[in-house]
Order: sequence, then C-alpha cells, then structure tokens
Amino acid sequence: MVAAGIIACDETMTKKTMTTEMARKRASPPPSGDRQPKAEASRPRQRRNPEGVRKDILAAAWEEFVEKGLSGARVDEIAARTATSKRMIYYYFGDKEGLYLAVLEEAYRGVRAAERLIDPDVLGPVEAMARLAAVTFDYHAQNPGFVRLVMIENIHHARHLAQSRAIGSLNLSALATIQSIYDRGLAQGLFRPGLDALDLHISISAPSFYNVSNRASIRQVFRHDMGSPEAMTARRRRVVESILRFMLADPARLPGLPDIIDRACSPVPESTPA
Amino acid sequence: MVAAGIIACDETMTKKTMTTEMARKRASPPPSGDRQPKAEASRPRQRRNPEGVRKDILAAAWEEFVEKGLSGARVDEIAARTATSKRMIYYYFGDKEGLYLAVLEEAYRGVRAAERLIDPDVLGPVEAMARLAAVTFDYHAQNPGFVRLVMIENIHHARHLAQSRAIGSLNLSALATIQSIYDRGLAQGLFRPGLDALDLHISISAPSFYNVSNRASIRQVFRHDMGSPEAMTARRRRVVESILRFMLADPARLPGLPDIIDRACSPVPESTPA
DNA sequence: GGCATATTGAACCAAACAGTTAAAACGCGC
DNA sequence: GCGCGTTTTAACTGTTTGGTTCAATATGCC
Repeated sequence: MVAAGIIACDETMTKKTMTTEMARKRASPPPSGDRQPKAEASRPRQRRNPEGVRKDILAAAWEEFVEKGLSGARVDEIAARTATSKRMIYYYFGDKEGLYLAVLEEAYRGVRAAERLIDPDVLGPVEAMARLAAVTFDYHAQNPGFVRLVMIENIHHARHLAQSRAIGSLNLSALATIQSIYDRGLAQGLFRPGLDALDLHISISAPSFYNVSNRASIRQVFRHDMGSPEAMTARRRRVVESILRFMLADPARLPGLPDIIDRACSPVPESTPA
Repeated sequence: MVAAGIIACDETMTKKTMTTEMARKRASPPPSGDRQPKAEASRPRQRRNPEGVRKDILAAAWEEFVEKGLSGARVDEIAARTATSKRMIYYYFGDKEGLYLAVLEEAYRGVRAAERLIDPDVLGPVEAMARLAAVTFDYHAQNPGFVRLVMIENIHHARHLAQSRAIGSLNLSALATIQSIYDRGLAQGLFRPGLDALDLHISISAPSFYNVSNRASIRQVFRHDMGSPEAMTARRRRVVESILRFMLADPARLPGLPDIIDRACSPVPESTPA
C-alpha cells in the first residue's frame, strides 16, 4: 500500500516496525540497460550474489507482470519462476508494488537507452526523420513487453509512474532529437513551419504503439494479423510515409521520397529482438 | 473458469450440478445501445423487473471493470454499487467472466451504433473522410470507458472477445463506409490508388485511441495533458489533416484543404457525452 | 390457485493471496 | 574469527475473494 513511503527512503521509520530488509538497492547501478530479461541466474551454485539475485527476480517479475498485469500477477508465481525464494523478493523489493515499480523503471530505462542510439545528425533532416520513425516503430514491435507494461500502467492511471523519481527525469532526449531534426529541416525549407516536437513524437508513437497494443483485439474483430511480417513491414512504411507527408512543406516537390522511405525501412535496424 | 462452456448453452449438464440459474439471458434484446450506463434502476420500488436489474448490474459492472480491469475488479464491490445483491449477479451472469463478457459486448455494441450514425454519402469524398476521422476521434475522446475496456481486453489477449459470437459479426460496417468513401474519391481522382480500407481505419483509430489510452503515462513522462480542451482540438485537427495528407493524390492542388478540415472539426459532432 | 420466474439476505466455504516469522547457515571483508 | 549482510526453507497468518447454499418470498401469467 504505502510502497511509496517505504521506497522513498529510510526516514521517519517510526511506525510499521521496519525489519532489517530495509536495505533496498534503489539507487543501484543501471542493470546494463538490456531490454530482454531472460531468466539467467548464471552460476548454478554460487551463493552470495546480491546483484544476480536481484536481476533474477526482476526478470521473473518482468515476465509475470507483462503477462498478467499488476493485479493479475501472483507473487508466488514470480517466486516460482525464480531461482531463489519468495522471501528474497520481499527482502529486496519490500512488496508487490515495489517490485512492479522496479520492473516499470527498467522498462523505461530501456527506451531511454534505445533513444540514445539514434543518429548523430549525420543524415539529412528528411532521412533522419524517416529513420527516427522507423526505429521507433521497430522498438515497439520488438519489445511487446514494454508496450504491455505501459498499457498496464495506464490502466492504473500511471499512479506508479508518478511515484517514481527515476523516471520523471530523462525523457526529453527523444524530444530534443526530434526538435533538432525539425529545426534543421525547417532551415532548409523542407519542413513546414508551426509543428511541435511533442506532437510529432506522439504522431510517431501512437501508430507504433497501437500496432502492438491492440493486436489481439484487431485480430478478433477484423480477422487481420497485424503481427505478420508482411503486415509489419507494410505498416512501418506507412508510418514513415505518413509522418513525412505530414511534415514536408511540399511532398510533391521531393521526387526522391519513396526512395528515402525505402532506405529508412529496409536495413532492418535491430534493437534487442523479442 | 469454464465460463465459455456455461455460456455456450445448456448442453451436457452432467457435471457441476447445474443450479436453476442456468436461465441466462444471453440472447436478450440489445440494451438500447446506449453507451453511458449510468446507475439508473429506474423505479425505486418496482419488483419483478428482470431487464432493469440486468441493466443495473451491467452499469455497476461497467464502472468497476473500466476502473479496475478484469483481475482488479471485485464482485463484492460491483454488488455494492448495485441496487440489488451479489446473488443476482450470479443469477444472471453466471460468474465474473460472464459478467465481464457482457460488459465487453455492450461496449462493442456502442461503437457499432455510433458507426451507423455516419453520413449517408451526402458529402464529397474528402469531406466525408475528414468527417469520419473527426467523428472517430470524438467517439474515443467521449468514451474513455470503451477505450479502457479494449485496453483491458488486449491485456488479456482478447481471449474473451474470441469467445463472443455476438461480436465477431457486425464489425465490417466501419470498413464498408471507408471503402465506399475511398472508392468515390478514387473515381474522382482525389485520392491516390493502392490504399486499403482496413489500413486507413487503423490509421485513424490508432491516434484516436492512443490519445485516450496513453493519456496518463504521457502526462507523467512529458508533463503534458492530452486531455485538455486545447490539446484535444489541436490533436483532432492533426488527425484529420494527417489522414487527408496521406490519402490525397496531391494535397497542394487542393487549396481548400484547411477549410475542409475546419468544417469537419468545428461543429463538434456529439456522440453520447462522457 | 398454481407454477415458473424473480428476488432477497445472510451466512458460509474453500481456495488464493500478500506478507511474516523464525531459525539457521553461508560468505566476505576487516 | 567475528560480524554483518545475504540466503535458504518451510510453515504460518489473516484476509480477501469468487462462488454457493439455504430458505423464504414475491410476482405475474394462465
């Protein structure tokens, strides 16, 4: 319940008989930003490995929360997926919500890491924008777990996101990238004026996100599989094309458009595959 | 658990001592397709009103499921919101999943009803398409409950949607509308060839949906309120403009575009307000 | 008036679940 | 070689929860 309070830190520990496990690793080093927590637990019989245990638990929790959501997930089930025991979950993460929050933070750490991989302005504005859209689309496609966690968090009104100070900070990087590309394109007269970076970001994210998040319902309602390779590449093209057509001052006057789009899409940029 | 089996019908009722409540109203008349189940229960003291009780329960369940999701919702809580008792919930809906499914079906019945309200081809193709986009956007904006239910269902891999025979059928209407508008526009040389109705539908739905579904997380991450009236109208315009720019053979050659968009957006088309 | 359909209420149940306890070992740094 | 942080095990607690039972009653239709 008051996970926030517990997490916040060891202050005012008057009520609620703080047991020894208060030693939380909240400010631990970023778990190497990898997006695919595969149950590893490394060495079969190596005791004394706090960081490893933490990761192991986090990976198990990731799977369970992604699959069942916050309310649907069962702590016992998470424990079962672990190489260690339920006891350690509470030892390291305090309670279910603390664990969920840790998973959520790792998920956002993932996007942030992916965002940093994007072009250092070596491309022309149009190409850069196309590339950004394609990469964003791919990130969502290749990280359905991330998408599901965000869905789940939104179902919960982003109440945990609000609690996390780890997240509120490093999120403008994506916006900065877009802004710089847009500015360059604007200066060259390629893009039309009056567009907003956040708005552009949303315009790219929305279809990318939806393509993963609503796959199941679309499949049932329209008997169409958005996840098939063909649908996927077609949709990626469409997302890229759509954002460019929206931004360009005059698409007709840029005859190389289809090629640019092709180039942005073809050399399938790989983040961590799912 | 085997809600499907129970719902399926009274066949092979050997195991599981079927109690009398098997009298399920599954094929009941569509509850007047209204989207906003406000706790009504009508007459305060009129006994013997099956349909009213059903609606009352459905309305309470709607609120609870929309708010907490399937796993998060509590049957006792739903019963508390009701004018009747928990007993009646099981009497009419069998179990929690049966109730959830009924709510879900009502949600989809809502979109279907809204879709039927759209223009009988009185507008020009471009205007019609703009209008369709605006109306779709508004429907999502004004029915966050519907959006949340679809999110929830997707979290559950649309497993319940798959069970429902009530849903699989009447969903092509939206596609038919789009197709007819597109065909007309194509014949007039306004739209470019090679576009797909479902793809267009998704291109409109995605931003409309995302605008509601991810409001909470966007708010936390970017400190931006997508729900504010200004953001809302701006985004609606953007959605309409975006789909037109994508479809039009040559946007530049259609000088009246901004006006068309304005017209599609301005006379705030009202579905059932939230 | 009788029979099928509704309705009520409250107690009850068994399973599931988050979170705890206690005690004992293990390992690493000092 | 001592002590602290870590780890293990398994049973246990208290509550929540989906779902049921029982018993009685009301209602409407024929």
